[in-house]
Amino acid sequence: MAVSPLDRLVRKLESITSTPLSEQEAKAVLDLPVSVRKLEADQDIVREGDRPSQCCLVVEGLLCRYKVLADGTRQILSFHVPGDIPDLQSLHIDVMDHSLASNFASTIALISHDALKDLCHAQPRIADVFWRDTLIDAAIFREWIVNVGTREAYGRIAHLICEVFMKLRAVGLANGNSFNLPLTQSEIGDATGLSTVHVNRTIKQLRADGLITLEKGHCTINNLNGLNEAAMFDPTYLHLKGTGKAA
Amino acid sequence: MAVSPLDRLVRKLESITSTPLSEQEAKAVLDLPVSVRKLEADQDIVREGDRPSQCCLVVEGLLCRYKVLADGTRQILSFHVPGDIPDLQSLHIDVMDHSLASNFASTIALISHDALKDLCHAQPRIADVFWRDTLIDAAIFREWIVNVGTREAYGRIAHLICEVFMKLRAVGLANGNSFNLPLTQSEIGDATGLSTVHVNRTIKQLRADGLITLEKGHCTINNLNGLNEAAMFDPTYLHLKGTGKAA
DNA sequence: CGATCCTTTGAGCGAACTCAACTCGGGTGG
DNA sequence: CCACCCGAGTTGAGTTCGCTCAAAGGATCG
Repeated sequence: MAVSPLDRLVRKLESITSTPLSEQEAKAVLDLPVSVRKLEADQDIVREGDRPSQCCLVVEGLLCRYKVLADGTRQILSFHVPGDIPDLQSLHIDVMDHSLASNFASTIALISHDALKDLCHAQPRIADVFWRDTLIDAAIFREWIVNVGTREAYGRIAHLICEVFMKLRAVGLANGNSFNLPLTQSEIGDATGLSTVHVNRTIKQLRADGLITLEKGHCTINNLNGLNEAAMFDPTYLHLKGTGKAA
Repeated sequence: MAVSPLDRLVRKLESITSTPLSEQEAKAVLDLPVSVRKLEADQDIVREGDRPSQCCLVVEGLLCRYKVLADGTRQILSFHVPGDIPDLQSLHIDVMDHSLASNFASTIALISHDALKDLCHAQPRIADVFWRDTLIDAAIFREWIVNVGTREAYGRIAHLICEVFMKLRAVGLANGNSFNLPLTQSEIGDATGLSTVHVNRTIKQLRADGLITLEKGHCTINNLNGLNEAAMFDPTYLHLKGTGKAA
């Protein structure tokens, strides 16, 4: 029962608006011309400095955006689950200031800027939803600043797990409190600004405290309240339809 | 020689696009109905949880966005100089997930969402520039993640100074290598995720190394190359017209 | 001219880092 | 089929960057 690439996108767009797409709008999205590509783990899709002429829709797997500093440190900036268009910003910002890569074997669908611009023109409400999507992106970045700026290791990792879980659940890719999290501890470190060793010790603690099970790319949240509390997690910033205060 | 509030906005918009605004576009911006307000230092403009019906244009002074965690820690998310519209995102995201406040005596101009939406409708290119502005915002957030996630205190503070300097210079508010930076060390700490004490010691070091002079709300960069290097500063992410690789 | 806020400095502490070694599982090739 | 390798996870030991607590100087202001 394979899901079509653009179904994922429709589902994602509907997860971030209060009113569902009209039939016409959904059709316009589903009619986008796409070119599907399979990726192995750790493949770059676009790199810092590139000027892409297409955007990348995640169909399956997990992508991340990252920057590498002069001294070689890597900072992961965001993770992207099916339905996301991580480089939608390239529609209006020509030069990439960061890179986009797969963390895991993934499927993506490439959509040309021209097609997306035509869609925005023809369906202004879709344009607004796209804009809104990039704004939610920004909200997530803000929360990541808070995460690395103020939380200590334990809460930082807990928060990352809460966020990915919520994002996956919003597009129907969580199975109860279980979901795929195909990240190495080193990648978690790059995302949270912690060393691999310290990530390891901290996860050990999270396990010992009965909050999560995390192994072989799969995560189960054993105590959601406890994890939320440890993370000081408030999902408002994700601006999901069903979550919190959004009308 | 007072500058009109909306002149600031026109100037800002032109600083982030390759092609200047047409006469008609500029006029449409200048015709926006605004309500000007003076603020003292440390006044909230909108708070987390609010649903604003207007946006805030910085005319003079300095604003910041911030979040306060359950445990009372404050994380500053961005600083905003004249010409910025820090809460432009509220056009498409109804609930504020953070607060906006003045760091210093400031002047703002409030513009209703309705007026901005009408403008976007009537002048699609302005809408695109607004979108672009929020995307640059997001790019700055990304760089802040890198800042607090990977740089140590010395580079972190250096980077903050480089960024504010570039932003002010882009709108003509730097005087050579000098500019107003009306921030307390505690605010710098909240922005960089450092304690006030450590900010103090680090600034002392930056001074001792001959990189900056920083006192009484005024900053002079004495060695721009040195500061850039200490900060590992690459201005690409600001996506300014005149800077770096943007065409 | 006390009150208050900001800055500065000292001293001790602790969270997270680095370096290093060992384990475990999955591949690959001799 | 086993030997080897490599990447990921785990654990130990010592170090360090930045924190907290504490207190003392300015500066500004009613």
